[in-house]
Amino acid sequence: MEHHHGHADNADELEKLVARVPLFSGLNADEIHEIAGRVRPRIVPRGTQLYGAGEVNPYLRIIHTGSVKIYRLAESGHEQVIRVLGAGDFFGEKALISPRAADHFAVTLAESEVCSLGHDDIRDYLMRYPSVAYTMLETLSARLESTEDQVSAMTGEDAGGRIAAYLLGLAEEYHRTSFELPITKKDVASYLGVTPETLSRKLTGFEDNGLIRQQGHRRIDILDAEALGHA
Amino acid sequence: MEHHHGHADNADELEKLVARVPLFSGLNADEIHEIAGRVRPRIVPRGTQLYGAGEVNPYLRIIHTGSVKIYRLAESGHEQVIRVLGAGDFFGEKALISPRAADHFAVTLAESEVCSLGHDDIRDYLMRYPSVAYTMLETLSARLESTEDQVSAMTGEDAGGRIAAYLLGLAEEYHRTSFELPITKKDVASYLGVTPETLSRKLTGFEDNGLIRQQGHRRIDILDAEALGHA
DNA sequence: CAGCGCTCTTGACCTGCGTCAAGGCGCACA
DNA sequence: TGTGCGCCTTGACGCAGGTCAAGAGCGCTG
Repeated sequence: MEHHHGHADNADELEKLVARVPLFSGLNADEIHEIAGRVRPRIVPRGTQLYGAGEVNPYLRIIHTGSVKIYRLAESGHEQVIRVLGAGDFFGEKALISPRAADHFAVTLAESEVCSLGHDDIRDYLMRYPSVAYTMLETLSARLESTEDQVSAMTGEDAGGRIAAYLLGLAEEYHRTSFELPITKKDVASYLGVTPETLSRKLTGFEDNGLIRQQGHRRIDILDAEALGHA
Repeated sequence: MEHHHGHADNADELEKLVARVPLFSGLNADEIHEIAGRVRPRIVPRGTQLYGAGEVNPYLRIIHTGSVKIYRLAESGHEQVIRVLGAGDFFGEKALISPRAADHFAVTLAESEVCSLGHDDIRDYLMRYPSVAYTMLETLSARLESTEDQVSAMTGEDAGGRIAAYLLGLAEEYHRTSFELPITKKDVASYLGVTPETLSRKLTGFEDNGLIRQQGHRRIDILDAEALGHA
């Protein structure tokens, strides 16, 4: 068996990858086959910028493995992390829907396998396979809700409250109380709309009060979720 | 001619209304006719709550005339205005996509004519008319972008900057430099994530510096858009 | 057209968090 | 297994803007 780049190197492998993508979960084997034929898989190393603000980039990207950070940059240089995506997630859909320059950056946080689907292909699928459009609606709707949550939290809760809610959210997502932050603390701070200094101080405060424990730079144990809930 | 409630009282009128809704702009006359047959039009007075957080409300609402404010309420009682919708806009789509209780409130800001479309009907249209799904994707994508803008602005710009950007945005939307705020200043403040006091002070500051002029409670004239841009 | 209510304004105060600046420490590299 | 770089932490300080409290003016209703 030939290994070109260490990733899925034949049509079968690729079809399996495509079949696992939630966006295509409503499609049958033939349809998956068709899409797999149009897809361009690519392994990208950690820290690669897939595209940046200002670029016109009419591809829908699908993450098979790894993770990607989406962020914006204000003229002031202020970086705002918008979301972090993982296996099965897609991004770049805005370019398909309104063909303007991107307003954000996409960079890999780890070595990742990412597929690209061209503008015309995806438009075609959206029209032919309503389930694809429907799943995309579900996803965008969920993203919209979570972004609205971010806005509410930004004005309704203070820094400590947002940080506590974020940690509890991670715990719920991972189904455990001990976990590693998926991104650096600097990025967590940006995502939550606080400075790294404030994040550090609040976490130390939580630790002093016995609500959490920190190990190394990323590991967090939640010791008292209840109390953290009303922090 | 009979007037039941002062609004569209026959199928013809209703079809014209439906045809003007952007969501259905890709449909032909027969399809419009079908949808018009399923729609429940209703005139609601100003200040009516259409639904609230916690309610399960599986209807897509379409605004023919008037305007509707969408907001959330934190446990603290803090009100966060999420968006304000006008003629041609739809809302309530989240309930269709994931049938959970609403997380927000919808209240009319003026007497409004609003149509409701049931869960099953809309799901059916989404599957049968890809253009409806596509238009909805466009809309959600645009909303997502503007909500992401809100998040960026919340952390990247100070109160004055957000207020200035908001005024300039209104001016652009209305294509003139003199206009009335579409909502009360209290609501503007909530939307921008500041207190009414801060909004008032900043506006007075702008006025003192000759950037704007205020008349009554709602009318704003932008005198120096350029300078307001780097406020 | 008069009265009232609600929105908005203004003032005084104070605190949370951003900013700037300097170490400490863990991780990846050799 | 060192070692250095970048991430993170800690400290001191200042101010933007939130809070509380009162007063003013607009616009709606009768």
